[in-house]
Amino acid sequence: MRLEEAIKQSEFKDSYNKAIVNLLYTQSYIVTRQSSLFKPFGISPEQYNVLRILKGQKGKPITVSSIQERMLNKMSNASRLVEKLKQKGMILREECPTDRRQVDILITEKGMDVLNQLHNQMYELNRSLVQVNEEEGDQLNFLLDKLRG
Amino acid sequence: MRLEEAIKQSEFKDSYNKAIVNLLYTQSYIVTRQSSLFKPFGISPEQYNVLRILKGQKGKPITVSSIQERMLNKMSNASRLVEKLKQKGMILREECPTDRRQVDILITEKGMDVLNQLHNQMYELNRSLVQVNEEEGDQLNFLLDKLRG
DNA sequence: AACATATAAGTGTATAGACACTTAATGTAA
DNA sequence: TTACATTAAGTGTCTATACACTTATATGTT
Repeated sequence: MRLEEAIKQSEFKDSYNKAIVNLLYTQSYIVTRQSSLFKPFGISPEQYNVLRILKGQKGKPITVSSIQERMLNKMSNASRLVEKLKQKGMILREECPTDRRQVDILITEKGMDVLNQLHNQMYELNRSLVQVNEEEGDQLNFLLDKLRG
Repeated sequence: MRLEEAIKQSEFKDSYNKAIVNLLYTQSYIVTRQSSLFKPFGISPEQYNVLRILKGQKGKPITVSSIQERMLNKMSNASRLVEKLKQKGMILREECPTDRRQVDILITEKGMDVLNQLHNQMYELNRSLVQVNEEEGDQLNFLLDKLRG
């Protein structure tokens, strides 16, 4: 659906303003659809983001602030997200031996199991959510990177 | 900054998955920067969205559910956003004469004044946030619309 | 060592998103 | 008209964002 129909706005000042609105709308469109995939596992999109970061560590521990740096939303609260995941048994929190201010975070078997179960579903959903061909996908990535300067 | 550096992730499965991640990151990047503009006026990005929808009505009242339909995030709670704006004197809420279930919402002088004061700042910010030329802006809009199918 | 400064993690609080639910008014059909 | 379904708005509750703040530890300077 064209943006104009989706938000019932017929005109935009220019392509820059429209691009901003289009981006904000498209993000919400994507997150809404992804969320339904996470729900059966009792995790949120942000908690999924944390689990993915931990998986990317391939067993190496990572501190809370490093998780924060890697998050899609830099303003989210990694401390609290980590606490939620710990309560679900999906991560481990250990005192860092070299710096007692830091906390080492590791993904558990249970956390990995959730990611593995989600893997194929997420891949298929993302493919179905992005209705452009590979070349256009590359072009979109180029434009988004350029947009942010 | 390239996405890879922004979230310290070196590889993506394919351009589709990267495009999704890029979109989610870019949305957060934009909203974070826009929010600081709204802050002096005591409104949030979502409340700004509601005010813009009301301004677009050009004096014609609009119901809460019609506001909801026009919002960028379809899951946001227009009832509560309207209540917040009413408390600030930026909107009026009137019982609809033809259907007492509905509520007619109108923007006030004060609400219009906030939008007018924000107008130039928002335009400049959006221009500075979107570091692509006009042709690329059009291309981005085309790709986002196509992405959603 | 003593002090100030910086950093890591966590907390408090207001706002918003997600989603199920309630309440009141309207529409529809037996 | 009564009964049932639908719609509009609003509420309750959990989660997350935004942002200021606290606490504990580490570091750097004199």
